[in-house]
Amino acid sequence: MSRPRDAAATKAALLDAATKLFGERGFDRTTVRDIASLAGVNQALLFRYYGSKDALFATVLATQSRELLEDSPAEHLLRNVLLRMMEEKPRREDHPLYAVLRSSHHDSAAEVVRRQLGEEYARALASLTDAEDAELRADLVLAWVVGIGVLRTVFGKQPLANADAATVASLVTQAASVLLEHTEPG
Amino acid sequence: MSRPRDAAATKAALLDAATKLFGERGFDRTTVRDIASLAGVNQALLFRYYGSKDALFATVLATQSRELLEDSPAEHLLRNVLLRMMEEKPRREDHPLYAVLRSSHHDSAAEVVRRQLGEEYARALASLTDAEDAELRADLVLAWVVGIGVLRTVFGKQPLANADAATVASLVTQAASVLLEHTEPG
DNA sequence: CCCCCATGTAAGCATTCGCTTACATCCGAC
DNA sequence: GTCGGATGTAAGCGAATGCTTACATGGGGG
Repeated sequence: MSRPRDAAATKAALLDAATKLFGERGFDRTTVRDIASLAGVNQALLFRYYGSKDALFATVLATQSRELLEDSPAEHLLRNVLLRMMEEKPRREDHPLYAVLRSSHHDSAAEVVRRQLGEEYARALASLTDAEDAELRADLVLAWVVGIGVLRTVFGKQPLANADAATVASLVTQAASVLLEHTEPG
Repeated sequence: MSRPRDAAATKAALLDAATKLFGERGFDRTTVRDIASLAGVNQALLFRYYGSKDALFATVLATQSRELLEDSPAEHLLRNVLLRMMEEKPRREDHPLYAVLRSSHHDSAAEVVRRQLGEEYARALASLTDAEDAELRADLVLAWVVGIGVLRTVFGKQPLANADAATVASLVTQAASVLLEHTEPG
């Protein structure tokens, strides 16, 4: 009993399985045996191709965060990220940010939030206002998105989990525009 | 070498240590040995007095959430909880909500968020507006508080961690009043 | 054809974890 | 005083975890 010999496919299967499981359960509650099993792969191959569970997790986060912000110009960033976070069914676990939000203790996760979201995203938002405390205001808006994601996906809060994506995006952008003293187009 | 024989003090020391460690590291990354060691107590006593690690965690959450909302009338709830979440130094880990936010997978944590915050808190907020989707709007405000807490404490985001509490509370209540179509007194 | 290395497998090692058990010791009731 | 339960201690058990090692095997290059 042996897999077809295709290293690339094996690596990809491991990454996909890890993405799904880290997103569902977080880092601590996902075992390398679970990942290998879901991927249909011997667990020794996980270490051959990724070195360690930590390194695999870092790869998952890097892949996800690269995908998250790549195609949103500053003015539509809030709305786009919100829509993206709302659009999936509540329990679709392989969504960007889920692994991060469910693995908050892990150094890699905290680093992604601080670096990727905390700098790039916040900078884009801060550029939308010229208020004195623009940075703080941008972080407050960022906090909102994170909080919505946490309540919806991690804690399964019902009104947010069932809400219409466009309605939420509209309400949030409306209130955020007060903070940013800025009216988003669209 | 033996502790003075005081069961109540031992129970309390275990609860204090557990509160601190669960808040700092979350449920998964806190071991019963760590708790007992910090409390200066033999770990077998943890099981004698609380039954299991899960039960101890549930006790911690129940104690914290009881304290959290006990003295805030509806109109000042948002501002009060915000101030309380902002008022501590960033790394003060035995603050209410921290254990919950750092242990999002645990059933007890999710239940506390849904029941305690998601019902009592959201209901109080929803009472402040008569908009059609009052419940959703209340949850959005709740999400904001949670997001601020997550970014500040779990991820250590700098602008939020250093911000002046009154400034944050003022900005948030200002934007939230747009959502709730309501002006908070004070 | 056959060699050899990339790929895959099976087994297990060392550690840590939650929890239990068996025993020592203190202190109040009588 | 002594007896018995409440309190504290030491040791370790069984399971799970991340990771390693030693071995099988298939398939492409010479």
